[in-house]
Amino acid sequence: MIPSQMLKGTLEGCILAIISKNETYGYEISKQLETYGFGEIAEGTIYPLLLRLEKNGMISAVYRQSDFGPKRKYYFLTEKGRGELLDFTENYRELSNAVEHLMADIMEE
Amino acid sequence: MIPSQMLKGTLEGCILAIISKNETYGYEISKQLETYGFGEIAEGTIYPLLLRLEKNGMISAVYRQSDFGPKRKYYFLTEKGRGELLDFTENYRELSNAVEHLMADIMEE
DNA sequence: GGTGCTACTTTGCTTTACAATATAGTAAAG
DNA sequence: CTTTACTATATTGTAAAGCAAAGTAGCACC
Repeated sequence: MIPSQMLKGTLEGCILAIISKNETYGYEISKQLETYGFGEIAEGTIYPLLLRLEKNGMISAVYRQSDFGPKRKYYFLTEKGRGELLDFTENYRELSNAVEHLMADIMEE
Repeated sequence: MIPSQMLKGTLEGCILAIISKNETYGYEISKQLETYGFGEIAEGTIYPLLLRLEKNGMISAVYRQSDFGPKRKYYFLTEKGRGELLDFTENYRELSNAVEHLMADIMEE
C-alpha cells in the first residue's frame, strides 16, 4: 500500500489529470484511482480535495441526475486548472528524475 | 522546483538511500540531494528528519572531528533502517507505476 | 575583527491525507 | 416493509512532515 505521506502533493495533480480526461464526479474518481493502482483512497480524502480545487478555481462543477442513486457533481477543468496540471506534470517529472537518479546510484554496488 | 508537499514521504526514503551508500552527515546529505536534482532542501527539513530517523531506530550516529569546522555527526543504517529502505523502494515503485499508468492514459488523446 | 563557509538544533507554522460520522437516494432480498 | 448493499457527497478533527527563522559554534582568510 502506498503510504499516505507519499501521496501528498501528487494525489491532487493525479485527480486533475483524471478530470482532464473526461468530465467526472467524486465517486467515479475514487474507483478510477483504484484501477490505476493507487489503492483505495478514502472518501475523506477525495471530497475535501475536490472542494479545495473548486474553491481555488482549478475545477468547476454541475449537478446531474443519476439513475442509480443520489445526484452526481460532475467536475471539469478550468483554464487555471489546465495550467496547474501542466505545472504538476513538470514538477512530478523533476522529482521522478531525481529519485531514479539516486536509485540507480545505490544499485550499482 | 519540487513543491514541498510532493517531497513528503519520499524525502525520508531518499535520505535512507543516501546513507546506505556511504556513512555520511547532515550537511553533506543536503549537498548530495542538490546534485541528484532535488533542489535546495532546507536545513530545517533535513536535521529534524535525521533526528526522527535516529529516534525511530533507523539510523545510528557517531561524532567525528572535521578539519573544516565543527564536529560532524556521521550516520549509518541500522538493520531496521535497511528494512525500511526496502519498504520505501517498493512503495515508491508502486506510486510511480500508478502515476505513469495515468499519465500514459491522458497522453494518448 | 569581519566575512564566509561549515555544521547542528529547536520552535512554530502550514498543508494535506485520512478516520469517523452524517446524510440521502435506489434497488434487490427476505 | 425493512434490512442490506451500493451509490453519492459533505464535515469535523487529527497527525505527519517540510520549512522558515533564529540560535549556537568552529575554522580560515583577508
